[in-house]
Amino acid sequence: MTADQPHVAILDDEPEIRRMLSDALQEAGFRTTCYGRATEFEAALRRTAPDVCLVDLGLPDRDGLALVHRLALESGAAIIIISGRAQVQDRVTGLELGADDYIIKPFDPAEVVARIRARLRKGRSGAANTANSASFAGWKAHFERYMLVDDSGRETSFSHAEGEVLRLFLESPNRLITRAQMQESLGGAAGDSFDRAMDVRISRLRTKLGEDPKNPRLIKTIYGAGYIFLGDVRWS
Amino acid sequence: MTADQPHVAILDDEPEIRRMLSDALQEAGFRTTCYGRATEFEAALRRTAPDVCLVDLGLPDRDGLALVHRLALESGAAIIIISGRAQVQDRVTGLELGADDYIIKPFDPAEVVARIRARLRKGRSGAANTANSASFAGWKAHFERYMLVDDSGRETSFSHAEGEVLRLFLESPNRLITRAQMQESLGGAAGDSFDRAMDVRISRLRTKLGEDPKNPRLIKTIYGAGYIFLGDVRWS
DNA sequence: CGTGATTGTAACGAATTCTTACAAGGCGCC
DNA sequence: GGCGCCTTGTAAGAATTCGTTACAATCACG
Repeated sequence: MTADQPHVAILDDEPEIRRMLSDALQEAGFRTTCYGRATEFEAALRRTAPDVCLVDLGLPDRDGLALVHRLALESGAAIIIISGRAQVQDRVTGLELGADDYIIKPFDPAEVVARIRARLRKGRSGAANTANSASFAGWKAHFERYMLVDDSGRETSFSHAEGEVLRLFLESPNRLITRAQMQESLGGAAGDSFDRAMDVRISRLRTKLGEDPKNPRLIKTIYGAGYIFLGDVRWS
Repeated sequence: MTADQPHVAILDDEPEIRRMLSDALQEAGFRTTCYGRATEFEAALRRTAPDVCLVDLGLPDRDGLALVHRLALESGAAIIIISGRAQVQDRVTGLELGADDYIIKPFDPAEVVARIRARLRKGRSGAANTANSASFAGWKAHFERYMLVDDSGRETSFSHAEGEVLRLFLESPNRLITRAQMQESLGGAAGDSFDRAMDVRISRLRTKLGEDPKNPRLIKTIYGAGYIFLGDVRWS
């Protein structure tokens, strides 16, 4: 989705392991960023959206599972747990909380690479979104016609800029989308004036969707973080 | 989207293993179909398209890896290899050939279920499958919607900061949570001023939960130590 | 009780976000 | 070209969130 080289974020408190993973992944053609603490990692997430997160559960400064859970809800990245805890129960809870894979220490870097590739493969194929209409919450959006159709059949048109935002939301519903991600996806220069434009786009989209400003049901804003689009979306 | 129940195809030559997997998966809410030979399985693929294929590599009538490769190219299903071959090299080639996961025998059915769920989660567009709502004491908290719903159905919204605190409480009810733990979990800098912010967050959360300040029933404060959240919590 | 430490909450203010109004630019049409 | 209509960005003021401060209430302990 993002650049040519997929971006892998590595979160582990042991420098040697970070190093080993980073080397293996870079050799395999990935871009990597390493973090030693959860707080550092979370701060970085506000600026960039990695494609894969490798998370060691045995962090000193944070409950790893809670972090995984939050990541699963808020980030679109594939989440791979690396852990020394080998019990089946540990693996099951890790996966249930939203991890996509669970690798046990000690591990072979080659397998980590293979598992990351497997995750990305799946993501890519799904991201090839050729569909151009989507149903959600009593609406159907037709992107080729720039039209929103009501449950009752009433039509409202939307502009190109509005469509870009709407498509971004509909492609990853029920997930936090940060302003940085929006700027990256829609071609906004990171200039400080563009975020205001984004606000206006969303505001206009909201009114077209008939949102109650006091109590928006579809597009929620997360103060200081971004937006989240709620609802079941079915592309066709 | 397919049906309500995802369909899992099981390909293994040992009847007991087929049986065990099938039972566990059906109990977990999946539809299953079992095959003992690759030819049989391939014939079935022409008629139905399962969501997940569990494939044992040790098949008598066919090279398992070749089958996996074909499946990966031709079918949209998630492919999970089950194998007695535990070498890293086996796993890597299995994954490189297109498998989405690789589970080693002997395995625990619970882990198979968890891994299948993890695969399906990513495929479905937007059906948020990780636990993100919790019931307690006549309330239900929906974290993705930032909403508290009363027993009688009345809704109250809560902010992101309030949600962080509430989630922390609901994730470990009936247990002391120290202020230090809170600061660690929520991204507060350990600065000395942050603890007052925490007080205010909790105060605001209490009023939203309709707590009597004189006699809080849900969020008890333990003087000099921290807080305890009381009640039965059921995540869903 | 009295004292100091801890906690609750109202009030203020900074940062962030929403909305409205206005201007610049594009496009068709006469 | 001149005119109107639509789109889109910018600016300005209102509204919201949330941390900080200040002060009141509460607790522990003598």
